[in-house]
Amino acid sequence: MKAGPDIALVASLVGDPARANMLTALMDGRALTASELAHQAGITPQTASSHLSKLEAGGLIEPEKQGRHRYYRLTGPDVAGVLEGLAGLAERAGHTRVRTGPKEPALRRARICYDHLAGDLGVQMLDSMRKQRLVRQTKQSIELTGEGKRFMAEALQIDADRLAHPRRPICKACLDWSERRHHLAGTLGAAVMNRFTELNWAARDPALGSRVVNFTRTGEKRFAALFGSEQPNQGS
Amino acid sequence: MKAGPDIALVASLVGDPARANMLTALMDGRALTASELAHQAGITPQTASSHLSKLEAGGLIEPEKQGRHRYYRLTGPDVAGVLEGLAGLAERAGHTRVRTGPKEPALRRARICYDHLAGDLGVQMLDSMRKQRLVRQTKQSIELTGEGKRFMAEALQIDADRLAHPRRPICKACLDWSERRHHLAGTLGAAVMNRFTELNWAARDPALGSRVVNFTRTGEKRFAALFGSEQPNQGS
DNA sequence: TCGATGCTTCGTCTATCATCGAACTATGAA
DNA sequence: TTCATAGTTCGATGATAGACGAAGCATCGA
Repeated sequence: MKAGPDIALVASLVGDPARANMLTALMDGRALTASELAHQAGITPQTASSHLSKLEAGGLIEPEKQGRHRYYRLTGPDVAGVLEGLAGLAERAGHTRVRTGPKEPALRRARICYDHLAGDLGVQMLDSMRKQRLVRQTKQSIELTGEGKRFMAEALQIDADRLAHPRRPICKACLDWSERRHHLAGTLGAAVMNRFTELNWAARDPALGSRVVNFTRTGEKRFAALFGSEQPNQGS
Repeated sequence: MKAGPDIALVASLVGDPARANMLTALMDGRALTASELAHQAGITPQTASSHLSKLEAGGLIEPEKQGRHRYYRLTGPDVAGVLEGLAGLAERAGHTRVRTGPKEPALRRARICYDHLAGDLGVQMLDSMRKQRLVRQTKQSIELTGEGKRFMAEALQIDADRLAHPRRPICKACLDWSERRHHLAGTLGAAVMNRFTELNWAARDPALGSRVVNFTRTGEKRFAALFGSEQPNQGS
């Protein structure tokens, strides 16, 4: 028996198609939930759970619990580097899995996360709110500033004081699926999304199971006026 | 449902222990025969043949027929790089294939890398040789200096000029998995190791298949005198 | 408290694949 | 030629592990 790093063990982890799908889905550094990864790999949650615990035991991914979700991310850039290298070898040998990609750019742009806005626009909104000093972010939590309350009342007719909830924070930073950054969650996030719908600025996609949020033309304008990135901001 | 290179296919090739053994045996860039690889992997020639054709189809190794032998080598340094990366991940996660604990530190300290010295002492030796200006390292290759030749002749009774080999360089830097640095390979590396054995300074562990190299007490002293890191080196 | 949802554990089934014995081909040596 | 060695192909076998249904646990919201 040989000794040394067990590269076969690590390689066999990547060697399963389902796990490889999950890993490539994580390659951009974002964190995805177990369900999302299961869907990406085209397998049931049970199977995904088994794979994920193996990957975790193998030190390739690490979990971050958030609510009842379990977000997984690669344990480091070196993992992505190895995956990149493997992709290079496969590419060179001509082993490509050509496939159709019904990518949903719309999903990346705006979607429902539970009951609040996520995606590019969701992240952009929280960014803008921070820039405008409407929220103050401490280590883990976010809170609305006095100016933020005024803003919500005037611009969106939302009374932040009435959003108090015994078991749910008003403001919460929620990890974003497509942007790997945070967007606004909590009762305020839900209220804002709800208001967008009431004002006819946006609507959930009618397709079954779709999480896409479609903004109307006027809705997009109003949104941009309040949280637009036109103003000097938007870093990386 | 993804498009792109099929990394699972390549990874699964490496994911088999027998194949991983073969690949690591090839990691220094030399070409080995099918039988040698079978022996390295601890499997029969039939099984090895099957593995080798898979690795070849996967573009990881390439054959070179010579007489009735079939030499296999890695298709490029990028393959070795990926293997090295995998070893790094395994190492970081603590996945070493060592079941018998006691041998593990010995293996890291000194082991056979085909026919030359690897491990801590191997790296230390090449380091010291560089410090003493016995070798000159260019981009990828290493060559013995005039002083290096004298040193080899006087200290170890090795005539470097007689080490020329049609298919193997005299000096070669071999990447060390446990140290992540290089040790001395090539015919000189083999000759030095051979001399160590002849002088009774060191001996390969008698255990079957073990790559551990055990130094004798006097051998350790002589080695330290020649390549020790304690000694005040000239220069730098 | 209750139900809904995300995820895990358990148990079973099934397909894949590594393995080796035996037989075959190819090269080299006597 | 004949023998020996290197390597491959074929077929049978056995163990692994990936897959999912069902049930269990945990968290959230009402």
